[in-house]
Amino acid sequence: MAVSPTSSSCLELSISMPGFTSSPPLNSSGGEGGCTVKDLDMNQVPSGADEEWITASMEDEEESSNGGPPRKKLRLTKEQSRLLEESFRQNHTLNPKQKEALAMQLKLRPRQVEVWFQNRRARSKLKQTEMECEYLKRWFGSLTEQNRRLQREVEELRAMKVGPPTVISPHSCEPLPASTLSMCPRCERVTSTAHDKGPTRATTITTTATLSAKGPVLHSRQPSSTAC
DNA sequence: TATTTCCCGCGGTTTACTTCA
DNA sequence: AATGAAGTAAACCGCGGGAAA
Repeated sequence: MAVSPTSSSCLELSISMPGFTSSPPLNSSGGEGGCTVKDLDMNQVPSGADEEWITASMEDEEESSNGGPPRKKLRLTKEQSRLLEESFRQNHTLNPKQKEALAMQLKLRPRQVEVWFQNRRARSKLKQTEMECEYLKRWFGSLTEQNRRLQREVEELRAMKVGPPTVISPHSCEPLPASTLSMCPRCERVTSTAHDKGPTRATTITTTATLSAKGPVLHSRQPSSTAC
């Protein structure tokens, strides 16, 4: 079975600004084109000297990584997230040169870019796994339903059984047991052929279950005289 | 060819922070 | 307004695989 869900997962990154939820916006241009509270970010320094602030935060992080004060968590700006997402769409992994360039462009350390890509891949994989899980659940549900229906059909066919032969093969025109259900090797249809009280009127019941990219699709029971 | 070293990705986990009831 | 639970994402850790020496 080939499960190939669409992998166009685009996870949204939330940008938040701790400590500013109840304070007035730092940037007073809160209207259109301006910066809402949600647009603001920890990386943004109130005074506007954000490069220095980021540099300082990097130093803090490096210090915290070797036993210093507890690490502070960097929050990426919207623009940083956008660029990272963009490059992730192009490539899910980065070579050292790309990583360096992207880090430079984003004013982040290469390690941060690397970590972001790792986490992004993990999120992507998680989402895909969830989709596959959903897909399999639906498939299981429809198979169960199909199974139930086929069981009913078997019962019906058995009930119709008057005396042998009651079922005629559409291919060989040979008599078959009423309970015979077979899978057509060509079109992969589950078919059962019932003889409707008498050798001249044969009703062929065809039930098919196929899988599409969107999920399992069940074709409903349809009488047909030309199965396969 | 076998061993060692280095690098990288991954799975799992921790932690800082946000959101919501 | 305060608070705790749940959720999210950045960062870390340890391990294994592949490539180069």
